[in-house]
Amino acid sequence: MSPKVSKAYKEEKRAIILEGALHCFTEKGFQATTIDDIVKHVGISKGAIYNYFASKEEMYIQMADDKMNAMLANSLEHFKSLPVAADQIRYMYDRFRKQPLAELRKWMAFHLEFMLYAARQPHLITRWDQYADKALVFMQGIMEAGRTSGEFRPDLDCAAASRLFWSLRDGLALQYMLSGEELDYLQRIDDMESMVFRYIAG
Amino acid sequence: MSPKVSKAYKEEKRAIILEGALHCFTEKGFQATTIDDIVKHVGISKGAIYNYFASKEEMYIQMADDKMNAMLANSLEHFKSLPVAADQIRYMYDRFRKQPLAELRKWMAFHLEFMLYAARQPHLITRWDQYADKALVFMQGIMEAGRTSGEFRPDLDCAAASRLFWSLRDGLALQYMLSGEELDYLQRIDDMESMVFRYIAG
Amino acid sequence: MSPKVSKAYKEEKRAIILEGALHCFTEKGFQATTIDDIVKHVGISKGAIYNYFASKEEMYIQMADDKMNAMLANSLEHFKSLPVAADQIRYMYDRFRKQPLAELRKWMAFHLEFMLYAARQPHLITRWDQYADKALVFMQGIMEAGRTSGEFRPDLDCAAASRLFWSLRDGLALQYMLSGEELDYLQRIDDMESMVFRYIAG
Amino acid sequence: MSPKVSKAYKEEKRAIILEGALHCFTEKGFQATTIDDIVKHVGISKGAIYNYFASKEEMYIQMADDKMNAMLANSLEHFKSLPVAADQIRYMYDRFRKQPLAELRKWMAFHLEFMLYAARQPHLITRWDQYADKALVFMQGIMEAGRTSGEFRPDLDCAAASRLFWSLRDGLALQYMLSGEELDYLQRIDDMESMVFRYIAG
DNA sequence: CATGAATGAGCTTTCATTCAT
DNA sequence: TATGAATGAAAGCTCATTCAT
Repeated sequence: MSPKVSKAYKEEKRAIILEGALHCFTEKGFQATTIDDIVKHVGISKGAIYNYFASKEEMYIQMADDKMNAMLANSLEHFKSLPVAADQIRYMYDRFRKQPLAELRKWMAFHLEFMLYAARQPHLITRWDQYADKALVFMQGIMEAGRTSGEFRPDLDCAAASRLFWSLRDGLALQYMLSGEELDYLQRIDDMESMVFRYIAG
Repeated sequence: MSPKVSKAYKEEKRAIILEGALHCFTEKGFQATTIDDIVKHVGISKGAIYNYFASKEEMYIQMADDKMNAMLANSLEHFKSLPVAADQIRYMYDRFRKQPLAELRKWMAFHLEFMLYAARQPHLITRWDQYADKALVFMQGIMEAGRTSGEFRPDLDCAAASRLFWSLRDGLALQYMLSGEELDYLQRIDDMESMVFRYIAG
Repeated sequence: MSPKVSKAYKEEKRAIILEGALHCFTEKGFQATTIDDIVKHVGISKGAIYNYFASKEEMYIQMADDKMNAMLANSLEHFKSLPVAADQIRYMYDRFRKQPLAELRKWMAFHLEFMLYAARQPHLITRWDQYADKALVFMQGIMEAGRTSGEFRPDLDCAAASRLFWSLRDGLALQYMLSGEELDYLQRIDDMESMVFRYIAG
Repeated sequence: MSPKVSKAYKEEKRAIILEGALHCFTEKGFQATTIDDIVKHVGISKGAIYNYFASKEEMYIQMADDKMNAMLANSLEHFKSLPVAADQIRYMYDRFRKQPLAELRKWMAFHLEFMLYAARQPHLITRWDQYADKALVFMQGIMEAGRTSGEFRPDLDCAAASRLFWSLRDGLALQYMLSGEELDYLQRIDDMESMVFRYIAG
């Protein structure tokens, strides 16, 4: 009766487009990427894209959304088997360590560019703040659990520590983007990890 | 054979244009800034700009050049009255501290955007590396002087320390851009300063 | 050999689509109305529409056709019980009077827009003339009947009078569209009616 | 020192573009006319048009503006040598009579289409009302002058008469567009003129 | 040197129509 | 027949750059 096509099909196609678009955005940047670039890379027609996304900017936004949500969902999934807060934080660092550096570089470029872009589009500033908040609240939750369970020191300012955690991560990634030295990067993750634990430990 | 206008006149005009362009670039971003924006802000004609710069990109590049050179020149100027290496480094931190935060934010945005832009333009990658190198060598020179004079520890890896210095600075500024907390920023500069001195001290 | 669905079903569906399309056309205009607008308003699929009409333009044309035929059919129906020509003409005026002004405005917009559209599409000019002719002949028929029966003056130029009748009607509706004064409108219908009767009366 | 180009040059070019655009608009209609059509017809580059008009719609609006203003200016110019109000009104009719019918048809098409278009664009409704008002006030002024001078009857409702004047004109032009009979048209102008004078005469 | 009108390739987005399911 | 995802040719508009004056 219909090519009404399964919801899964649409979801998959949306993902394919997003993947292709992400490739282009990280390769050339958001502003420099044209719809034709994406179309060519995904192997789809120009019009089809607009069946899935209202605009080029919307693709960009949803990409950031997806990225954030995937990170949270993935983490929460693993946390089921990690009841100890400290282990949860260690898991986060493992993720950083295991992330292929080429990937990191791409994501970092995406992250920075989106930040710069969103900061200048009044209608996106709120959205950006929401992302930051989500990540912040997420880590804050872990730390509060650790404080309650007695793993971390009782006077820990969880909000501040959470902010610190992400700031360090961003600073680290930025340094990597700037210097490009891969060995250093891994060493610095270790340093950062120990620094954070020294800060929050009981 | 003599030029129609003095070299000084040209130089001054060039500076005026660059200043206006910088304002626009930091305000709206490089790609989003149009020549018309600059023209309007500088109060000059569109054609005139092309007497001073071959292209919009060229303005961007020269701006980064000037910024870097100004920083170095300004520092070297002050260093004449600061024979002690440690004082020279302290002077660098004072500059960070004194820089108005709004300014910093603009410069950071400019810095990041240019980095992202340059990283994607093959013909700019080399140039970008030159900037990084200039800054690196500059700080490395200070540290070597300090090591020679006995201020710093004799086994100091000056190249690594220099790299660390700038990475920390960038990480810090990025954190500020992300969090926007002004008080934290100043506190962190202090932390960073003491961290560096602990690392290099004899 | 037999159709899968009854002819009545198709006819009904066709009418439903046309009704929805008409709503859209009068609301937004022909060119500004998209197939999606119609689809949304009718609650049918995009493909289905093309089972009933070959193109958007075809819908427009058939709509004008239907409108004209409905007007004639409706009139002829009533005329069965109105053997006197003058009564038939009075009936036409009553229809004008009873038509809700909002409706009139919509129809007038549709009428004008179709006229403008048809006048510029070579393949529609003939068709438009046919409409005009149908209406003309219709009224001419009434008048000739009245002349034959002695109701109207024997030297009446029925063709000219018919043309006058419709021109006045259009002029009146246009005036209403322009001025928007509702009270005036009803008064002017009366004036127009008496004017016409004075012209055709014996 | 400059191709700053005389104001007259710009004004002239603007007029040339407008003229070409008008040609296209009357030929194909506003919505069906593309910028490329205009560009081709005027012999100018696409971008150049946007130095003179902010958008296609803006051209349309200014065209209506110009048309209205030209009519008023031209009339006022001639009225200097026509102190008698009745003569001024007669002059208006002469203008109708002298206007080439092909021209009239084009203008009428433009007039109707603009009306339909403006009526559906919320931001243009006000503007349209202003045009109507300008014309209304203009004619009302003439009539008031005639009433004051005793040419017209002292109890004349000048506002109503002015409205009547323009409605009749529009109705007449519409009839012409519909019927296309040229001889009739001229005859009807005479009828209309006498009808109006009978209405306003003392 | 200064001016700013002109250029036109290139951009994002729209939408009537098709066709595999 | 019904569906709606896919198509792709336009469309309106932008803007870095050029060049006649």
